[in-house]
Amino acid sequence: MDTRENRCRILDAAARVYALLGFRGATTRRIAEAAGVNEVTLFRTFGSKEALIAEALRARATSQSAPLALPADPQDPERELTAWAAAHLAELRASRALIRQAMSDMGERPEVAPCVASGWSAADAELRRYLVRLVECGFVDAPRPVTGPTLARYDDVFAGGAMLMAALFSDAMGRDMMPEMFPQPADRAPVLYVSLFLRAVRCRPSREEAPAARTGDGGPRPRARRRAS
Amino acid sequence: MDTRENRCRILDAAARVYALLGFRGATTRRIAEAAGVNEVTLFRTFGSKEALIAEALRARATSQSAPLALPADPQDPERELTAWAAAHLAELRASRALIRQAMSDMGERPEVAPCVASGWSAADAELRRYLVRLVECGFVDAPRPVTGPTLARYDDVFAGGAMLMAALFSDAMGRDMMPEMFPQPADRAPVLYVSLFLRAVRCRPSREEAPAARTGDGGPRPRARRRAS
DNA sequence: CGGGAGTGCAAGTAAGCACTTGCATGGAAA
DNA sequence: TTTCCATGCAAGTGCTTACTTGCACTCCCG
Repeated sequence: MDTRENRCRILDAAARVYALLGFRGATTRRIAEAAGVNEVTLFRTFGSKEALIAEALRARATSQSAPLALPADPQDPERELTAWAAAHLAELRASRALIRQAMSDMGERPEVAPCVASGWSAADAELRRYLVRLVECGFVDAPRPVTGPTLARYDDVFAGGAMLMAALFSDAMGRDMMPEMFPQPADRAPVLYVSLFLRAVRCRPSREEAPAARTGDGGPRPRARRRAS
Repeated sequence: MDTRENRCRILDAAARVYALLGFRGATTRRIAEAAGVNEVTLFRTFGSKEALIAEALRARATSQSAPLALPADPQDPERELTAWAAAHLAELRASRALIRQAMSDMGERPEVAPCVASGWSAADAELRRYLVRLVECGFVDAPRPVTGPTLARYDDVFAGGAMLMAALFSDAMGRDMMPEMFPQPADRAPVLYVSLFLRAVRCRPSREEAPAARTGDGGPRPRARRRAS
């Protein structure tokens, strides 16, 4: 029996029991049972229940797999984003109980939240990078501001992205609580949210209309071509 | 000291302590202290801690104030929805801790969720009614389906409404957990979410432009006239 | 082979927790 | 005035909980 493997098993069990029953409900007896070890081993290995759960959640954040990557070169935003959104939603659903516990623990244990939300944060960053690419490939109009910070250019499309993330989060967290508020079938939700998002940011549907943006910084010239064709 | 008033005070205290510390953390000692009564009074009045908290949450659902009403006759959807969204968001924020506890308790105590989400549900219904009015007043296009249920006409605008609700929910629940995911200032959030929503559903901005829709599909408006004469 | 590390088992400790019981007090109603 | 009801106080009960301690066993390494 490898000690490191045992240690990992305890950490995993702690995170699981915490997700199910919260901090107080995650008794050391329950954790030990879930890990298949003797209760005293928890204390020998981690010192205290508090330390064990804290480390379990940190370990989880560290081992969290990176979010599905979005293409470096956008070709079909709707298809790409739908697949991505579906993957992100699945991840949120898989982590739902844990996220919920962390949220309820915000008052007493605020340090838990970052551990639990790291995947969420990474997905948000990935989406933002993709949205920048959408703008720069001409799928989405985002005129450069005459004054102000350069990134203000993306404020609008970022806000739309935030709304898409919000919809996915809300669907994952709220659907079983309030089923009537999510009438669309669960497996159709990403399609719908992405569709609405693309409309909100006025995204062009395909690359055929996007190449015109390469000729320059965008503006009147690409539009003129679109009228011609 | 009025007995009924005492009873209400205990119920209120129970809901508050539950919101702060969850079911297990809401010890009868803490509830009694928060209510300013003796611990034994809780048992004399409610029989058990479980019954007390259940009743406290039911009482809260019953006493929940109705959501801000949206106008029966839409005039300026952006303004109207923004005010409404701001009110709803404020309500969600005020109830945040309680909602979070209820969510984390979904596994062990699923009956808690409906008590906590009743305000949310009412707001959702109110928004849907308003969206129907937007469609029927010509602010939003929603062609009647040739076949299928009549309500399928509103699926798209309802989906957008769901996304708006999701954004508000997510903002209320997630902003303090993940501040970098909500870069827009908190007080600007409703404006932004509503703006995006209106774009997603292609809502006309004002009543002046609504009559132009008549020349479009020539659907509901001409019929309305015939009925009038 | 001996020693050390890791672990299980069992018993135990001190505190916490939901809840009970007995007595006393105050206020309201008959 | 008496009685009843609601409530407080204090002590208590039995169980749970995080954690400790002592002993024993197994495995691995030098």
